[in-house]
Amino acid sequence: MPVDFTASPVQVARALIGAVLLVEGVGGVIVETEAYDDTDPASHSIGGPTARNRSMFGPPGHAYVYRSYGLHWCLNFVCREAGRGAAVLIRAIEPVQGVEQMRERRGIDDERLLCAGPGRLAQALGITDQHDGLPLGLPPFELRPASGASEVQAGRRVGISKAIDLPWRFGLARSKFISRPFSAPQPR
DNA sequence: CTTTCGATGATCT
DNA sequence: GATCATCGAAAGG
Repeated sequence: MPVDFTASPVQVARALIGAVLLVEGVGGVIVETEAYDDTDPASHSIGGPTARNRSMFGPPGHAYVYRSYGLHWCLNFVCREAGRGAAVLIRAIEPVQGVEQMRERRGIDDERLLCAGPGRLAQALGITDQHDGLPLGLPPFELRPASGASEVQAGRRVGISKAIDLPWRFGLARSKFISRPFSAPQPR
C-alpha cells in the first residue's frame, strides 16, 4: 500500500516514519517528520496561498520546497485534498544509499549529521526549489512506504513560536539520526 | 556540557 | 523593520 497523502498531515507524518525516500537514488529511511495542518497557526499555509506556499495548495503527494532563513532548503510533502494547504515537513533521514555523495554535498564525514535536520537533509539530497511542486511518485523522487510497523514517538515541534504545545513532531524511537532528542513525555 | 549569535534573504506588516 | 518550520561556530560553565 502506497502512502495515502489525502489523509491528515498528522496521519501522514506518522505513517512516513520508516518509509524510504530517495532523490536520484540518494537517501534513506525517514526517521523524523512534523505535521502542519491547514488550520494550524504555525503553518505557512495559514494566511492562504502566496507565491512562496503555492505548491502547498496544489495536489497531495507532491513536494513543497521553501527557503529557510535565507540559506537552507526544506522539503515537505503535501497532504489532504488540493487547496487545503496541509503538509508534512521531512526533518531527518537515516542515510542508506549514496552516503558518499551526501558527504560530498555536506562537506562533513559524520554520518549522524548528514541528514539530521530539514536543512541538512535537503542539502544532502540535493533538494532545491527545482523540486518544488514535483510529484513524489516519479523521478527524481522515489518513495517506498514503511515495510513493517515502526515504533513512533511524538513530541512538540521544533523552531516555531505558535501552537507550540501540539505534539505533531514524530520520530523513530531510539534512532540516532534525528535532529535532536524528544523531550520528556509530559510537557513542562 | 549549554547558550548565544551571525549568516543571509524572502516574506509579511 | 521584524520575523522566520535553520545551521554551525564561538563563547561560557
